[in-house]
Amino acid sequence: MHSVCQGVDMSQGESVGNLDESVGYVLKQAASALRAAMDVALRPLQLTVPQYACLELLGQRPGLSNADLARGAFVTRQAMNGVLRGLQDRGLVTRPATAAHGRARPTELTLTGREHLHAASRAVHAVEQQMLSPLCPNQQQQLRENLAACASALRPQAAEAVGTPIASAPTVPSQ
Amino acid sequence: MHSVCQGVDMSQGESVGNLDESVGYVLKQAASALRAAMDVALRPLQLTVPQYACLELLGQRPGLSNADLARGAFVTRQAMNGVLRGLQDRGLVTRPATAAHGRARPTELTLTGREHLHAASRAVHAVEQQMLSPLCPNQQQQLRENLAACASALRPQAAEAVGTPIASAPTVPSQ
DNA sequence: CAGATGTCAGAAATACTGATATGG
DNA sequence: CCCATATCAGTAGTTCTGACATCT
Repeated sequence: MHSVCQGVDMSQGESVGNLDESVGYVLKQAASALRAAMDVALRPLQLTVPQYACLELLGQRPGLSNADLARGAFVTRQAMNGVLRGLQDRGLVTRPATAAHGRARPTELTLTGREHLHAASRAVHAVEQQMLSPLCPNQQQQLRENLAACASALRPQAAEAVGTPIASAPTVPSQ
Repeated sequence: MHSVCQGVDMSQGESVGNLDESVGYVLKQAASALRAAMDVALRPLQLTVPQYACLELLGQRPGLSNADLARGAFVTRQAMNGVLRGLQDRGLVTRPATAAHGRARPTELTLTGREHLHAASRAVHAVEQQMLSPLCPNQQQQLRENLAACASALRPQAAEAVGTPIASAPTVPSQ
């Protein structure tokens, strides 16, 4: 009953637009709902979302380094290191004990890892389809393109727009 | 479908794979970029994102309870409790020492809190505008509507569609 | 030298998991 | 009885921050 949705007509005077009119808020809402849905979808497979992201990245781009995977999965290098250790202990990925030429140790999927990835990918894809179910294919593509444009607009260099001091904000837990 | 699909050109690591074709991935990208941008925009104001979300919610709907604020800000009740304590210590919000009728203690903004909110709101709005800058007003509305539809589609009840076991997934850190 | 990487370590905030008690 | 709320407590996983060494 205490739903966050109510008449919103307090004599508060503030012309404050509803939070639901803020693209940023609905963006957070959707991302949060997706994360929760992925959590429950991956739970039966004994995989966390970062673990799944790691497998998916490796499935599409074998040989990625720890730092690459961390950026791609939106976690820190330290967290990805823990993820990789866990996956390695379960025999889902392999890493050379010593770096070949640099310091990076390219990770790759094992056969078992590929199987897990396949199952997880199906589960996650089902969730994504459920999320997109109210949208027609055309709208889905628009959504994808618009989101990509928004992400790019926030990305790199420009950040001083309003006088906000910058400190290199790489989209993700940097370090 | 949607399998691992190794047909990706991997001549170099920088090339985009199928992940960028996933709406879920670009959604996470955008949300992550927005979060990072909000972090740097709010830092000069000595506010974290959950703190700002709390102020914004209270500005639009005074008297919300701790649980309401937690749901609205996408954090747990415990985390929101800490947020509220911090804001209360800084004199930005007030809470009755004892509950009036139930157990809920409705929180409200102080004058100082309202000032902080306005400044923060401007900063965050600037970030949001930067994010939406590549989109025309029409596209912005489409994006907002599509995101809202996606969030609703993931919400509560329907989840057994594909055989994925569920366990009540309330969009957000529940408890 | 600058830049990216892997690693280590401590501090802080948060989430997760139970448990308890109260109010509607 | 059932449900939501508020609170407490312990555990775990993550982030943040700084630092260091190695390799390109």
